[in-house]
Amino acid sequence: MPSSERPAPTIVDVARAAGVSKSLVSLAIRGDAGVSDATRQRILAAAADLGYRSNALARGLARGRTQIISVLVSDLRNTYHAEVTRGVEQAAASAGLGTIIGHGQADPAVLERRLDEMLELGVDGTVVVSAMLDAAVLDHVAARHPLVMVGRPFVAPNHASVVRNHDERGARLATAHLRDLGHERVVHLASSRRAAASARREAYAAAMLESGLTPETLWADEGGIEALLERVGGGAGPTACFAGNDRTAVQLLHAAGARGVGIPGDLSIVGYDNSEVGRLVHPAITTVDQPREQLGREAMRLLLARMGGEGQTEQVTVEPQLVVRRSSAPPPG
Amino acid sequence: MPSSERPAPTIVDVARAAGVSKSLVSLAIRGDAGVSDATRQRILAAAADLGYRSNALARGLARGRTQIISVLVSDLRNTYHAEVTRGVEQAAASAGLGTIIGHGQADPAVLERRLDEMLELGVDGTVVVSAMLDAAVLDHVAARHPLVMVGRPFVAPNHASVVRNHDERGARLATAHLRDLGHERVVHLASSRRAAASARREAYAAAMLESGLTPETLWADEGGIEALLERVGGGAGPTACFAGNDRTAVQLLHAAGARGVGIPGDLSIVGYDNSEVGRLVHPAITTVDQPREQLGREAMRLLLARMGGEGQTEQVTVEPQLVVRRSSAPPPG
DNA sequence: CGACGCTACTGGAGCGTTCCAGGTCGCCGG
DNA sequence: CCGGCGACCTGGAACGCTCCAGTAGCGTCG
Repeated sequence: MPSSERPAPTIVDVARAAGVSKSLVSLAIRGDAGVSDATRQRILAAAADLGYRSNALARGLARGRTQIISVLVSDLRNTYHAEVTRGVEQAAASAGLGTIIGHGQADPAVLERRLDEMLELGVDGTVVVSAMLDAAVLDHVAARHPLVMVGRPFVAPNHASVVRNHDERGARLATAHLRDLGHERVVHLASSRRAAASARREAYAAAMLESGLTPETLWADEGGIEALLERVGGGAGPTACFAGNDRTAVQLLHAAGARGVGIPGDLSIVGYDNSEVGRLVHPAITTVDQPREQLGREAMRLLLARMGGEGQTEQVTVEPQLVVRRSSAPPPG
Repeated sequence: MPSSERPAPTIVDVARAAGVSKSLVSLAIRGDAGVSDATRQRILAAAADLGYRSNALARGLARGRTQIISVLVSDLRNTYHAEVTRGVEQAAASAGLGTIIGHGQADPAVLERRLDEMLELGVDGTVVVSAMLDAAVLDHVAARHPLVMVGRPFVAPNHASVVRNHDERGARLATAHLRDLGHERVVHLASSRRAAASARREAYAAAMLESGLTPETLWADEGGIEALLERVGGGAGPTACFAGNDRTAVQLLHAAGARGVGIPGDLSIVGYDNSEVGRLVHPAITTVDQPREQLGREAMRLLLARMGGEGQTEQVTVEPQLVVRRSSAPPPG
């Protein structure tokens, strides 16, 4: 039934029905002041009567802007993205802007195609919640289109603003927490070579050295988990582990359970991300929270600045926060 | 820098640069056959040279369709939605359609606004992955716009196709699994009054009766979890629980741990949804999987049928599957 | 009482495409 | 030598809206 119907009514139809010009319909619908109340009522009634719905394509074409921004997300299965998006959307809504989301499905090529589609659709600005997009592409687009990136780019873009979590500070929070509990042999379990993960890794190492302790990094994807658990319990073995993210922390937790290593009795674990799994697991994982919705709101703030034509790009970091749960405790003995 | 620049090039600019008419540029760019190779090369070169990007607003306006479909999602934090969306997107891409996502942020009013925005943008069809939208609104829209709903509506729409999980079958799988293990006192832990949850509840009750067993439903939001655990272990106490979803199952699991009730030693648990938390928790939860991406692909198939102008709407169900993990075992003794 | 300003409204150009009805040109067949 | 036919190309109308330069009507004021 959706096809072969009479076409959707336009302002011209409404104008005819209300006995006014199409210009006045346009003004009335947009709430312009210079329309008398009586006429406005008549027009709105006619519009409602015909089931008129305004055409954003025509509006966008005529006005040169759409009042819509896009959020580009690399992988929706990751709830981090969902929550950042939420922050963006709320801030956008407060500014009277609609939001559409493009999904990269964890594939850079798809994400880039989505970006193109958004640009062709004439969105007024874009928030990219992904480090997956090629830096050159991103910067090239940002040169002519308001764009803000959420996350830590490998190379800082010239034309895009960036908002990111302060990974160094977060890693230091985690490390300091373990040291304050009395741990001296704290190992870092890394699982990614991305920029954010590297920053955490390096900040951990720096914090350890500053405390007079020896940093040591193991890689989860190179058998680091087994190697780590192997050494737990020996006199010189590690008593705590700072994992690069909650996912890895949970893996470690389960491997420890299988091996009979007690958490936090034999080994304390701190993760990163404050993800849901870390909260639901037993014992719940101590972790570092990145305020995701705030990240999104900040991104929107920077985007509005870019959209307003302010020349300068900005780099903003938001503060992480330690969330102490049950997986960390003083070292044994 | 994004503002106050010279306007983006249009086909007219490309036409001038290539020394042809705008019509020919349009044909060349769309890959029409009736353009000589030499000219096509010249046009494409000019377009690339000027950094021409086609304007989807103008194209959509002129053609009357956009080649874009929208997916409306009630809450992105729920990964179920993300995975259904993925299925839709992949099927859409195979059909040469782009996909944009609208996010309801768990608020029906927001979702409805998003739906309006999508319609104004002139998307060619819409998949609604949510039972949150008012049935009347949905049906009214579907009367003039190709629309498919994923999920179980309270009242079946007249103009929209529906694809949903076969909840009855899933609940029967779960119940039969427990009965086959030897459980006779199986309680259902319900946590939602929605249509899908009710279907599971009723199918569980029917299956129990058919096996000559007595169904019993407790409500998680009315202290059902505590009431249930209270009775475990007594001679006539329940030995197994079928929870309406994994989330509730995990809650039960943790409450059991706190009370010293062994899972699955004292109580077997089966959930529903095959969500990530159920997999990561210890012991991992036996659950019923709904094939999410397939749900999305089916939805897109039905949507394409609607977009093609086929008169009839369809109702499709996809088959759930039991995923046996560690939280279910034979009853004690 | 005529100029003026203000409110309420109108008509048409323009936004960047697509689509359609042609137009030109070279070549082929009769 | 001419009509006709492809192949290739063009100009203008149309899509539904916004914006701008007016216009009509009316009260006000010097």
